[in-house]
Amino acid sequence: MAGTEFDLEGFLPYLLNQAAETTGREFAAAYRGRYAMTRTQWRVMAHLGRFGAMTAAEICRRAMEEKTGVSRSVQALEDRGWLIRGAVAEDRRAEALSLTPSGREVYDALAAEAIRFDALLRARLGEARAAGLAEALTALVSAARD
Amino acid sequence: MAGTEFDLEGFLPYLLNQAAETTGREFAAAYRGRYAMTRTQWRVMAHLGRFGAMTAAEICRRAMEEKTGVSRSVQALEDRGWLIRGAVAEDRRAEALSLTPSGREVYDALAAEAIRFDALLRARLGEARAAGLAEALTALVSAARD
DNA sequence: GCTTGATTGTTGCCAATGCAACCGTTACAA
DNA sequence: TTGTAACGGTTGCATTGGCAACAATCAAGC
Repeated sequence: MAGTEFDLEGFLPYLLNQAAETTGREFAAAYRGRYAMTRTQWRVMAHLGRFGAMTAAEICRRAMEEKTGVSRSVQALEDRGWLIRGAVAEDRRAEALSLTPSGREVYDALAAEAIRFDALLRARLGEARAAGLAEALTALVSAARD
Repeated sequence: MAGTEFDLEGFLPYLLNQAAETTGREFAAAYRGRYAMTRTQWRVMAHLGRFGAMTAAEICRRAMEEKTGVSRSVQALEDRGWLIRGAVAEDRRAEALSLTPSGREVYDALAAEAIRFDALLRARLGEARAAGLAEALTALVSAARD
């Protein structure tokens, strides 16, 4: 056996997964139950609602999603009338995606839900620890982007 | 619009998912590539390797996995000769799962890999921030268990 | 202009996941 | 003892997700 024993409970990827899954599941009840929406669909809506019109490739880069999932989510959201595709002047391959008015209503409701849930999580941790957590997570993500 | 605008980039579940997915993917290369193993299979092995013989239900509780996934992982690991099922004296429904010698070899290799990867992540963050992160994640998980 | 390589988005296919229903066993209470 | 609920584990089925291959478009060099 090597010098150090493996400590599963302190293994960062394991802890990250556990935390992401528990909080994710808890929040998913908000959109799965009410709107029967996929995690990827919610992410697409969140990006469009938060940052305005954007192409699918741009969502992929920002949200770190597979283009397959984004493509299918866009299709589904369009079928529901929550999203429209527009042309991009400079590039005929790309599509400018944006929310319809009813899509925006859904986004607003979910964003309000998200704000509440985030506040709950931060209350559970205490504001100082929550801020440190967010900062460390951001650092992890950007460090891995190399 | 409500008093506060929704801040996607600071939304804890979003950050948690991003961090978990990037680090998870990075580490998954270690077991997917070398041993063609599923995330759930790796978790089952990790628990058995770390904590010794255990029933499937116990793994579910500790790892927060669905019993379906654990059941299929156990089957797959048994087929590969990395795991054996034993009887539990007091309960004829349950099975005591444990690693075979060759299963332990695989576990040892992966655990060493995990130790290296964890050290890399902690180096990226700095030890103080890493410790704070682990502590906050643990708190989040146990708070959600209510 | 033409060719080559990268990029945008879609589709087919297979692996992985989750839910619900199920069987056998156990615990417990009337 | 017998009936009922809970628990451990498996299986079927539908959904989700990712990879690879593809058509269309763009960009850059010759």
